[in-house]
Amino acid sequence: MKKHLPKPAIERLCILYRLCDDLRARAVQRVSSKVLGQLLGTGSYTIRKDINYLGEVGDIGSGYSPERLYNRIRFVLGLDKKRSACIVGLGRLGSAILAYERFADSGFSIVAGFDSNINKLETIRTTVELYPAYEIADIVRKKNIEIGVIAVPASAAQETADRLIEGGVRAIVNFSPALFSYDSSRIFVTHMDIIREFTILSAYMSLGNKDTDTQNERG
Amino acid sequence: MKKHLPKPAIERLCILYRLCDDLRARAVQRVSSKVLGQLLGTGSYTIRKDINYLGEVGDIGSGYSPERLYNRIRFVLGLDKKRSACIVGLGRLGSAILAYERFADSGFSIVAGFDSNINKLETIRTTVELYPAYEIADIVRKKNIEIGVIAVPASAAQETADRLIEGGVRAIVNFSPALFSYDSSRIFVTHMDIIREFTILSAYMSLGNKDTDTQNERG
DNA sequence: GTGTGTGAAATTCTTCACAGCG
DNA sequence: CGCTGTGAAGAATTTCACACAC
Repeated sequence: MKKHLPKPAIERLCILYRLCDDLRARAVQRVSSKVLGQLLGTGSYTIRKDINYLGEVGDIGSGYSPERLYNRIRFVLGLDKKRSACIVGLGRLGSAILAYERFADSGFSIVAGFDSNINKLETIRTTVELYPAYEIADIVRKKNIEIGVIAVPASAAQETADRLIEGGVRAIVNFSPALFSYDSSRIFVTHMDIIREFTILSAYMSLGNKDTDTQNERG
Repeated sequence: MKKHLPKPAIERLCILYRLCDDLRARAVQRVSSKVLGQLLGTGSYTIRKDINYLGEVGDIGSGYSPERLYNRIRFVLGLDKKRSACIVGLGRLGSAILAYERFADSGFSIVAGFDSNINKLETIRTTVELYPAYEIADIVRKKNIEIGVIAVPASAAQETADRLIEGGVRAIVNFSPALFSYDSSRIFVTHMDIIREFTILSAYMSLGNKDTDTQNERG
């Protein structure tokens, strides 16, 4: 906590977090930075440095306890906090996200879905409460939703983001290809656009640039 | 071309590429690095540096032509090359990707879908050719597929990756939460896991770390 | 004056290397 | 000895600042 935690380290720690969850579920008692490095596709030093930002967690000479590491990451990164999310746009993708089973034990819960097409709200089978899009700001505020997922067409992305932010979300995951403006000192935004990723991969392929990733083995 | 193109620059250029496509479609004649910077959420100097890696493209004193910039990025990053892709796992998410309209004019085409459940292959309505999962390596090779999308459950991710790589893909987009091992000097891998993104955003929120993103305005 | 191109400075992140514990 | 914790070196990126073109 003391030293500044670099953004790349935060991201790697979030991946490590998931991995430790697996390892402890499989009752693994000890794991070394070397092995973790192979699993994530980085050097052991990166792992040690990252973990070191959390304060001491390992037992010198005999590696880390996945359980302890998991708890430590959870605590330092504040992942114990449950957060509510909503999905805007209930087309194929939005519905797929709504139905994604893995949310169940993720520490996140989807508490609302929105679509501007009122007919859709009645068609979709889900336990999540659905609302028309004009209620976004209201419901987000009322339910204290912190994360908004945008799964609307590009043309509606800016408007959707504005409503979500108006309601008070602190983070947005944008599945649309659109960029939108927002106050970056208040809101966190991540873009998940498969065509963007294809494009980047394609560029890497053309340029022969290796080492796209920070990962490896297992799950 | 000459100087090494940094990975972050490549990624920003891919985003810029899309943006320029929009701008030229809207018949915008000129745009300055300052405006582009606001649109992408970076400083104008970053934009200029990135573009500068492409060789001279701007007209000093009067900005860039979106059309020309688009073409230049396309050329230097090799984005004119059409590439084929396939999806493995035709559950909700896989089918949603299969049906994603935006692939049409993206320069990428989905030429095959795979699932281990043979019944699914008959149920899904699509113009894309579908095959049982055991044919992955074969079809990938036969159709010269360069990009594989993994949309299978975590437990099947490693096996799926192995088959794709065996068939000769050069890049993988992994939607499963699983990490898998591969030779990172030969294959490019990107992970798109919504829960991972939620986790990272949650950590940022807890740590109060600002500036997650490299984006802004429009689409 | 506006706006690009670009070397050089500043910063951030990664990798090394090694002391010291079990 | 294997393995962590960590300062210090090194590399990669970002930011600055200014010359020069329109």
